[in-house]
Amino acid sequence: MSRSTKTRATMHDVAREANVSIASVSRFINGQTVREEIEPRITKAISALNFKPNSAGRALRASKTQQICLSVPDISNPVYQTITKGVQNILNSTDYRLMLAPRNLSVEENLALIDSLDSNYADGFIFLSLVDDPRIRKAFSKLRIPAVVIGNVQVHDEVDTIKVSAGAVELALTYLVDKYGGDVLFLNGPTSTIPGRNRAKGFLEAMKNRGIDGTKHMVEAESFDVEAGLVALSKVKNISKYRSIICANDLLAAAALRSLSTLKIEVPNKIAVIGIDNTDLANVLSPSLTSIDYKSEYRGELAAQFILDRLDNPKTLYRKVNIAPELVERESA
Amino acid sequence: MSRSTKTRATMHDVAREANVSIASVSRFINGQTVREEIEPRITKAISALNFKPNSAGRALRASKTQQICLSVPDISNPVYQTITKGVQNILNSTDYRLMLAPRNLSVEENLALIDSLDSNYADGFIFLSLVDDPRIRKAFSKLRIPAVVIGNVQVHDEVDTIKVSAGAVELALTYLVDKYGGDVLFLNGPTSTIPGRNRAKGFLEAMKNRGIDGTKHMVEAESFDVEAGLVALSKVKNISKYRSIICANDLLAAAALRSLSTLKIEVPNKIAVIGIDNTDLANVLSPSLTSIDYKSEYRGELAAQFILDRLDNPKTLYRKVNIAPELVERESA
DNA sequence: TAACTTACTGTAAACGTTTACAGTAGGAAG
DNA sequence: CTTCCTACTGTAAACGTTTACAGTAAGTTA
Repeated sequence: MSRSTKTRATMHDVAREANVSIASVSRFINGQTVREEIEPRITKAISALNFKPNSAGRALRASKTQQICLSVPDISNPVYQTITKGVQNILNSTDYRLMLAPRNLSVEENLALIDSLDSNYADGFIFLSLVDDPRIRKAFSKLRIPAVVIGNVQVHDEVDTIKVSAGAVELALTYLVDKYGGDVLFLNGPTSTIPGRNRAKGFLEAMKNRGIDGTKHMVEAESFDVEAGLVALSKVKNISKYRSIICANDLLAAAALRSLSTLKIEVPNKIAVIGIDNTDLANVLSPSLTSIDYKSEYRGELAAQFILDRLDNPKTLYRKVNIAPELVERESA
Repeated sequence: MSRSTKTRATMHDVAREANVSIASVSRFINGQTVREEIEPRITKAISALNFKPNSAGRALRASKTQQICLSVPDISNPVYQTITKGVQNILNSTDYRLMLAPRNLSVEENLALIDSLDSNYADGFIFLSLVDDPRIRKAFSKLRIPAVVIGNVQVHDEVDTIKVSAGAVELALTYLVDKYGGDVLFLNGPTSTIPGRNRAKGFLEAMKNRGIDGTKHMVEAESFDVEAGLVALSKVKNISKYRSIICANDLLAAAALRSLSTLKIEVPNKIAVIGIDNTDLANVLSPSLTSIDYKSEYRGELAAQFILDRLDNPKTLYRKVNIAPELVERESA
């Protein structure tokens, strides 16, 4: 009685109860074959004592924690939620657990996190950073566990990487110009971030190819969220001269839809809007949002799978995947 | 070179390098006072060897993992994202790590999770379940680590709980009836879930108090998401006879906004819409969503704080908190 | 001076697993 | 019969910490 207040049963207890050695118990639990006769004895003892192997003991001895650490900049952002979900999808069918790293926006936060991984609490690391820095690159290269990088942050070569190709803005622009003509505004996020930089570059180049100086048709929000998007748009004078708006992510697109709704400008009849990321948000907004899909959930799944593959076989060749943007048409454009 | 291929430095190495005992190193690291003279020697040795304490060793010996397990039904839902963020807010300033449990919708998934906690991989558990079941209750009561329950799932008394009071629907109804009159539709989620059940009850009672049979003005979506909301609303005949819609969460409210937008019914001029949860979504939608706030981020923070308090002092009295609903007015009503 | 206290120190024993190793029983092969 | 192999077994030594305990040096008190 009141076994639950006593200390937990250990493998020793199981071994004694089943009248076998502790080694046999361990082997049985880990799926190795044991004498047919003793199997039921062990099974019985395990359930009688309600034995569960102790993670710490196992981790210490085997140097395996069965944990994967996922780092995303900010869990408030739908695109990172979607990636997290993808990672979860894969890990859930394994016996790996998911560790969600702290918010990870600044270089310092990234460095602290990467540093902490040296404490051996995770077997693998899925890394996703908005910021780039030589110090991050250096710290990252000293990591002792396999890692997968999602996104275009620059690190050493011995990692699997899942990048997104650059063409999102170009794709959106082509679509909009074809459909509505050349009066396009680009609502970007901060160019201090990697995607902000890349998307600015993409827009300016694509505009240049059409003989237009894009700098005059680009506005930069202070962060990738609705609030900042509203502020940025409020600074655009005479917004109705534009026929369409490309937004650097779906949250900024939501801001655009709200601004336009407030101004009683119909979408897409007067101004069309395109987002980037194709998050759950796209189906939630009204009008529903046409968005450039970078397959976030799939990227999360891929990242988790890459880590699992490498843990399973460290000799796996490093994989460098590029996800091509794909336009998903909905009501807003 | 290739330090990374060598084995990690242990406390023994640090002790040898600093010419002190391993016990002193341990004590120094854990903040106990050591002879003033040896402090710098240890500090120096630690950084020279780049020593980081091994989590597994520490966990095994001290029976503390420094991990908190958070279980939410489904990370796709904004309200759980917000709660997760709240938990993160608090844990980030401690040395506890956040473990995100797998998706947790069915009774079986809940049981498996609770069971797994016996493997000693977490020091505390934050539990949030949509479903209720005697088996869950029983498994939960056998838990060996402190737990906090968010929500109205029924468990034994020796836990801190953070419930939401029942008045959300009543609050919304009063507001809407006052402002727009009594033609109110309630778009509920599945009544197989705890919030679905509670909100149905709340609506029917509140309507009854006004002398109306609410059953005729209630429609149930198959789950708490946009897709299901659209389906459910499409079954409502002659929707325009209503003057307002209460939705059981913000995602269903998003569905309502989309339906109405498709039907060219103006919000709030023709039909007003109120959501429940007041998630980030409320500020993303257009028109922005009037919603009943249950302070999700705060509930997450509170839960994390409760766990930390109890880990710090197991004798802390069990706290039972009720979060009162509060109406946050925006454009949609 | 001796006796006591204070403030630290090092030794060594855990914590609960996994696993190298040596051993054994039983069958097959000669 | 012996020898060899196969298939399993148990013993005991790790893994890297924390911590009870006993010990010691210095300071305080009488």
